Amino acid sequence: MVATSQQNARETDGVEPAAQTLHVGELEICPGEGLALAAGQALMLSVREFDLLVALARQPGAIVAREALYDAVWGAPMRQGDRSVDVYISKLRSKLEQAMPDRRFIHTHAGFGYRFQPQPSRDVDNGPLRGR
Amino acid sequence: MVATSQQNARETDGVEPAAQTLHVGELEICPGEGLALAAGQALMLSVREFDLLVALARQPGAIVAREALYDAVWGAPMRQGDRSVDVYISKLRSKLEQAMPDRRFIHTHAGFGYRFQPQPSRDVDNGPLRGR
DNA sequence: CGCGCTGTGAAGAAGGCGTGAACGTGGCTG
DNA sequence: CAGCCACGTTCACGCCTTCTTCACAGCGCG
Repeated sequence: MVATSQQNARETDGVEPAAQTLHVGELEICPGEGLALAAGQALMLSVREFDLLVALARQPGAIVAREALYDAVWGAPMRQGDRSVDVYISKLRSKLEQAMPDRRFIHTHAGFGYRFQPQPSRDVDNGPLRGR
Repeated sequence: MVATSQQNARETDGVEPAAQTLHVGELEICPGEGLALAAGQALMLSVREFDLLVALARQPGAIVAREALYDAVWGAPMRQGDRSVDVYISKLRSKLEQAMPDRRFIHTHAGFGYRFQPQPSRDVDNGPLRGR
């Protein structure tokens, strides 16, 4: 599992070093190795899951559109109606939560995309629309 | 669907594209991303709420008529009697206040429209502007 | 006091999203 | 070579968010 990602060219990546170790919260990700550590514990991720995690973790706090994620992970433009990203977001969430039950990393912005951020201190997530 | 961008063909300079990050008070808005930060914290806004916020924040201090807001967000002329703008103003206020309790951003100018400005807690400066 | 304007909760409809499951494929093992 | 298994993709169902509209309440002014 998790052999590698498809584009490992860490040399000519322009602005940012692509294959550098990423630290987001208590997550540690080595894009070049396909290794992700959650609080020191290795996550068992498939290639798609890992690439998706990397694509998200590269821009912590930013909202990334499905199309952008698909393009980053699948390397092709997303066909309309394709739910692959959603499915893998779900799988990723599941494994992240399993490893770190009290943290939330992936936040949904309906109509926009997903945002990767470790545990917003005050979670404003849809407050006033919940209990009615 | 997710496009959400309104027609802002207002590039005064080649250097300043429309989708640049907006800063108004402690608010930070990225029109292209659907991301709005209140004091560094990400707001959970729907597409309509976000577009409305952008439409307002583009002209800080100016009174923007309902018709103009509707046109900017909905992309169509507002039908008479439509209260959609009011409803979403209310929702926006609610979320902004939840994130920044001590600030007021959206000010009502009865008979004219809404004004977006960080802190003038007193609207005394506009008292007798009623007749038409 | 009546009227126009605004704030806001609620209800119903529509659409987006979460997720289990089925299906197909390729690699590994015996 | 046959069987097993992990992975990726697609489908389908149901919940939840979002959008729209309605209704009622509060407020300032003539």
